[in-house]
Amino acid sequence: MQRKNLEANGWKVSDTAEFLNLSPEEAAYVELKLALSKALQELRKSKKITQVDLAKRIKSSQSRVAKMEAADNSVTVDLMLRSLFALGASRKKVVGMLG
Amino acid sequence: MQRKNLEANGWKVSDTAEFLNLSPEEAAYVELKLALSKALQELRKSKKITQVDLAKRIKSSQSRVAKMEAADNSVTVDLMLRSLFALGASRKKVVGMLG
DNA sequence: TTGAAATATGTCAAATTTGACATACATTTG
DNA sequence: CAAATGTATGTCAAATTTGACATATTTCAA
Repeated sequence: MQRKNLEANGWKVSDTAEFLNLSPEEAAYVELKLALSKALQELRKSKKITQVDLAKRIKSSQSRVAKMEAADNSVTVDLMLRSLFALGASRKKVVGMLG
Repeated sequence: MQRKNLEANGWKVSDTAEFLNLSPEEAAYVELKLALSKALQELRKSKKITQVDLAKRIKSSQSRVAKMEAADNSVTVDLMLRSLFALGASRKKVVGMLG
């Protein structure tokens, strides 16, 4: 069940940490990953590029790109960062998107 | 051979990208990793903690911590981020160290 | 609508990363 | 100087992540 659904059903889910009741450090990591996934999707869309196109650029697959943008736990921050850089984002921009 | 040695021998190595002649996106990724490794070592030392101690905190091993701080290519950004958070760094602090 | 393009989700063998260990090297302390 | 403590480096089986694929679902223009 997704957060959206929960909220639609009347739940109030403030943040991911509380939702999954993670330790503070696990929470910080997960939230950073979430920020990266959003940044990735935003940047890709802003460039009018499809998941298939991005996949080709990074020599991966559409499904993996989808998982990155969904912050799936089978995906590493490394791959997300590489993707952002492959989309032409500078270090400053990436840091800014996380800031 | 390390950069230090090269420089001691008279080479001028300006940055990692040039040194390893990486593509811009590979370079950005490697340099981010380098920044993380430095941040990790600095934070650990500032807390007067040994590699062994940090290893225990993150349920890893001294050798892996050493490799993180050396930005070894057998280590992921994920592990480095988890380590920074385990040392009590906030997201803001981590981002700041990268900025 | 309807069909095509884009995205999501599940699975899996192959590739990479992991903690653990041994051991070499470095630094500090007595 | 030792010896003790801390760090570096190499190796490996086990664990995780990977790209690829199939297929389901969503989005959107005709």
